[in-house]
Amino acid sequence: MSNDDKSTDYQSYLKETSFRKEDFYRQAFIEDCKSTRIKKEKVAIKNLEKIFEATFRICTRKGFQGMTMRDLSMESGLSMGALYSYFATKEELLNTLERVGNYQIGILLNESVAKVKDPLDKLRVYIRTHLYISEMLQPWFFFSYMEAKNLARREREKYIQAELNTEKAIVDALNEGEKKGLVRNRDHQLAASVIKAMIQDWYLKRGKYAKRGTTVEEYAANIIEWIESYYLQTV
Amino acid sequence: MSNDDKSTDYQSYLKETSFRKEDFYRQAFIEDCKSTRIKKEKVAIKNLEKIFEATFRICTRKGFQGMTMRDLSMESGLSMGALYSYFATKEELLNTLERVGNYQIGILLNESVAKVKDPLDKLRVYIRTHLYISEMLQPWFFFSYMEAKNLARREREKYIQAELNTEKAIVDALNEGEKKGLVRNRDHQLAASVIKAMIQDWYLKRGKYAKRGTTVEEYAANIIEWIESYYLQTV
DNA sequence: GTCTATACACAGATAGAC
DNA sequence: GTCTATCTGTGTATAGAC
Repeated sequence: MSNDDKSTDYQSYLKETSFRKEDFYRQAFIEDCKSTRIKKEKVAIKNLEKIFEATFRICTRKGFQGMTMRDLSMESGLSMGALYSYFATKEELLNTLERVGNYQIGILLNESVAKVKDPLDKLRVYIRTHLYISEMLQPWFFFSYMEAKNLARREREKYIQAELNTEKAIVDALNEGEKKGLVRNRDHQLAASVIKAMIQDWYLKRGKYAKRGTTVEEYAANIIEWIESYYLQTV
Repeated sequence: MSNDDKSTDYQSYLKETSFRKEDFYRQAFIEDCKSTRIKKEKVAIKNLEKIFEATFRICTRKGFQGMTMRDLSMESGLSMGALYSYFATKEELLNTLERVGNYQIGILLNESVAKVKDPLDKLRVYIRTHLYISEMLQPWFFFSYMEAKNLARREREKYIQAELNTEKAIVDALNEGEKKGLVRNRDHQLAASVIKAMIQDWYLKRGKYAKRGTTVEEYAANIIEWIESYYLQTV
């Protein structure tokens, strides 16, 4: 068992990451608003923030299909007309949210493990980073998971692909670890599914963990303990 | 590590359990249709089956809010009028589905562990049974999880309570096991959350596991292996 | 760029014949 | 008990003033 448990805490991660929430809205502006009448990036970012935050608040309670554009207008403080100058249809709002989120998160995950060499450390860093990112963007993660089935075919496939990429990253680290004799021979594919489920539970049941006072660092350490018990135990 | 791994497989469980799918529809009839014009139980059960199965099929794709009563009419083969003679409102259909499911599953879970004494065996049986029940009623489990947020306050609280009961059953078994010196001292509450997440992943990602050819017995054995690694390892 | 007012389709729900 | 036809409210989306 390694002693790297003094590794980055959540606050440090927030300071170190290049990501700013603004990037999220800027990306949405670039992808979606170029063809609309909205031209000023600054204005767009301010309003996209209002729209996205309102969408998350409403959909947490009643889901995307249950949210009406009137709801969104009220909650965001923008008129119906203004909303439709940012998104051609309600469905496009959904697609943009999923697409931009997946894009941003893909960047963040890749940059996190790039420099780590040891496969076991790589796995630890990957899990911790994944949890930190999901903590930072919890509303998006929850929304994305719950609404994935409502996406159009093409976007839904991208979502599933992103899920599988996460699993693959874990499987690869485990395979490499086994080859180097660092971990036991197990069904890595199945293990990766289980590990992914543990990670997802953090953002799917955020309220429960908050109520109990569990911190994201504790949760990360706990998952890693599970994995070490499962993989480092002598036979 | 115990040697009870020759325990009940899924097919045996199906044969042994007292539960029949008909019970589900009968319960719904008793609770919901007494005040309607529908009087013949046999007719009611036949149609409630059509309605429930159609609801699951549609909602897996687009969620309850995205399902229209016309969709449901088409898919179930009943007319709009007929549907409304079984349920006063669309919302009542949702509430009935959740309520009846929770009720039936509560019965099944309780009867499964009643006779087991050893706390570790109790935990193993509980997990295996939970997975078998969720396999038997997968569409319901998926639906229930995804639509819980759309429930009215009262029903939603019951759902959350049922979730917590599952966790409590696991925590109790672990506490008892620790008292008897059978398992390590760990954060049992947090462990129970993680174990629950593993169980839920089975019915939330049913398609993925089917594609990979993972059986429910394999999945159960795997979860139990994780738990034994985490709890039985010598310090 | 943002608003108000409005078009128009479609949703949930019911009446009443059979 | 089940159907078809229909009512009425609400949802998405747009037009056009400012």
